[in-house]
Amino acid sequence: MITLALVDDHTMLRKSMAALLRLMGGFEVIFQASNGKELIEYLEDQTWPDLVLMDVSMPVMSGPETTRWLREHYPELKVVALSMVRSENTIIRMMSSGARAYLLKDAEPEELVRMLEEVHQHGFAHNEMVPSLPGRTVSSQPIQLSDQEKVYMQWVCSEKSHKEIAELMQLSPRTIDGYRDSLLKKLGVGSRVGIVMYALQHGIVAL
Amino acid sequence: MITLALVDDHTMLRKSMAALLRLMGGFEVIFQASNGKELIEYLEDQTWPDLVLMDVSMPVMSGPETTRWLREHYPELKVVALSMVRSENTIIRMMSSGARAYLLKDAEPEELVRMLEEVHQHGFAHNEMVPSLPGRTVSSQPIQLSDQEKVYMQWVCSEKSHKEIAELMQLSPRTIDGYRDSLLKKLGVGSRVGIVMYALQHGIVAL
DNA sequence: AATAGATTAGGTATAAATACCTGATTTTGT
DNA sequence: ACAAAATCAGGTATTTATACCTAATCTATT
Repeated sequence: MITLALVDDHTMLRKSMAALLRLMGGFEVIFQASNGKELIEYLEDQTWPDLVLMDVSMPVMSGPETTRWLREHYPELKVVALSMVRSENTIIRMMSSGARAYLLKDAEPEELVRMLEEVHQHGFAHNEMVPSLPGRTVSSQPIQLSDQEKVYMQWVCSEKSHKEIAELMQLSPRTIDGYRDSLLKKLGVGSRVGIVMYALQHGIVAL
Repeated sequence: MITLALVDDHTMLRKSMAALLRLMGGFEVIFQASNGKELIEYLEDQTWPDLVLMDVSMPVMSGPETTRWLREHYPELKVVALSMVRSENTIIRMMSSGARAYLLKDAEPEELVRMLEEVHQHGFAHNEMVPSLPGRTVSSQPIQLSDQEKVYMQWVCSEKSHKEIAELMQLSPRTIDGYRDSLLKKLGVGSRVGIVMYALQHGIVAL
């Protein structure tokens, strides 16, 4: 019997998958969390699961963020990424953060079971998504965003102009410009739309 | 025993919810589809389910689109919307397309069961999401987008400028400006970011 | 053949976003 | 207490985006 923790912000998916894994047999979901922070708090004084099935985009603490934290503090704990998107960027981010495998929410339950068993036995799993990333050197250090930059990202996904954002954040429009300049550089994108897409794809801002 | 059809593009969620509903008892999932078109094709020569649990954003044929088609052709068939987003716009679009209830993927399984039973019995269900829409007259006719506008929407979610988009679409930059102007008006948004958010929230462009 | 509607595209003016500077103040680590 | 780093904000120039015109061309319908 393999024990699992499920981490995903959609209650319905989480509880459903727990039901599915129960029916398929061989797995026991011993904990569910709706974001990374809840998982970390749980791990402090409870028995660990064999595997963590982790969503990518979640509020409060995202998948990559949480996976990196786990690699730092509990390196033996095995994380399997569960994601909606095929985006190469997302795959790289999860895998370079320490995930052992990357599974799509599009996948069949049989694929899920196969992958969980494989990771449990060997510590990693072969799958089609991951090796499609060639020699590209992965920028393994995560992008660090300041609190203000995160607040700005929330507004940048709205129709508000920088002047309006400045009023809302009680700062000079120039400062807001500065946040944009800094994010364009940090995220490696070329326009406000690029920031918006980054924020959404990485779960920093909810759709 | 209430029979159900599940329509959602994420296999994992679909099959998991089928497992969940089986465990909770009282429901039988007799058909699953990954988009509206599959459901419609199925209905042509099969027995109907009591209820359809329908995702909003799906490829090929979306939730609102499918729900409208069902209201036209099989008005007795009851649709319950299942969505990731709280966006007022999305709620309005599903409900005015003929959905009997609107449920979040964040909800608890108990809430799901309650709502399914209620819709099955009374044809509608009370929930907190929907009545939060006051007197606002709902523009019940869906927003019609031309093919070119849809192509443009794909590019507008990238970092490309209108000059670049014009080259890609083999048209004058002025024409691209025209698409933007038209979409800003049609969608009722005020900037390019507004168009991006609309496209993503409505599944016109994939994240 | 005439009308309506959609598509494409030009003109012009203003507002917003981007790029790359600079420096003052505040926080943080040691 | 000191140095390093982050935060906030001003200057300036260029590029994009937005708003609101007009009009030629094509298509479908009556």
